[in-house]
Formats: sequence, C-alpha cells, structure tokens
Amino acid sequence: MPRTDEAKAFFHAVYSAIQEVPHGKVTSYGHIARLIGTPQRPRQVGVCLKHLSSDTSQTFHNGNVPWQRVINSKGIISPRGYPSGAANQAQALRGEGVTVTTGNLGELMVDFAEYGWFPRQLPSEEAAGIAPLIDSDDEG
DNA sequence: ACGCTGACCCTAC
DNA sequence: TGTAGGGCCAGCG
Repeated sequence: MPRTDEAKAFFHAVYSAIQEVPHGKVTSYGHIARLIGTPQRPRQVGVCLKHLSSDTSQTFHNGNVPWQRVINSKGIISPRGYPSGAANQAQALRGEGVTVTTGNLGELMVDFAEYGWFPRQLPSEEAAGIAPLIDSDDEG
C-alpha cells in the first residue's frame, strides 16, 4: 500500500490502465508507464503489481486487475523470486487463450505480433476525446 | 534518516 | 548479437 498521495495516485493510474488491457492480449510495463504519462517509471509499474492484493474488499485486487497481461518489453514474462510466479502468470495467460512458449533457458515468452496491445492512448481517454499522451508516427 | 533492492527500459560500446 | 551502465523511486531493513 502506497503512503504518499502522489504514490497513491500513481498506483491508481497504473491499475486503472491495466484494467483496460483487453482479454487475451498483453502489453509491457514500459507501455503502461507511457500511457499514464510517466515514461521513465516502468519499474514502479512493476512495484504496483507486486503489491497487488488478493483482498477483494480493496478497490484494486488481483481479481479485477489483469496483472497477468503485463510482461516486459522483450515479450518475456519477468521471472521473479522463487519457482517463479512467472509460471503462474503463464498459466493465467494460457487460460485466456494466449500462447506462451518456453525458450531454451526456460524463459516464458509471448509473441507481441500476435497478442501485443500497444495503443497510443487508453481507450477510455480516446472515448473522452482526450489528446493522446504518446505522439507517434508508425509502429509496425 | 540512509542505503539497498527490484514484476523495467533505453543508450552505448 | 551481446554486455554494461545509468535513470527511475517506492518499500523495506
């Protein structure tokens, strides 16, 4: 749980943004950071997910925030800690139809070309007519 | 209050 | 193609 109001706002922004990632799609920590206007803080996005609670009485919890749809920029499910919650994340993704492959070193990978979700801005903002935070030309 | 850690990412050799 | 280093900053000792 974040202490300062600023951190709280950041956590809220992160969780809200992640909730907009469509079922069966994946995006990256860095992209979430950019979508919410803090492109230099992909790390803190990870912090937010780490602190995601299973307590359903909380506004945000692992039941209403699709944490499994956030992976790193290389398309790999970030390994962390013991046995790797990554394996669990892979299962959650497979459960929604995402193909997760295993590399030679045991990395759990997802094909961005197939499942990647990288909009210029959050769908909710687009619907509200808010100007995009990310200005881009192409992106293939 | 201080220092280290870490679900990351980009730029340089 | 692969390795190193810097930036980021909330948690936790």
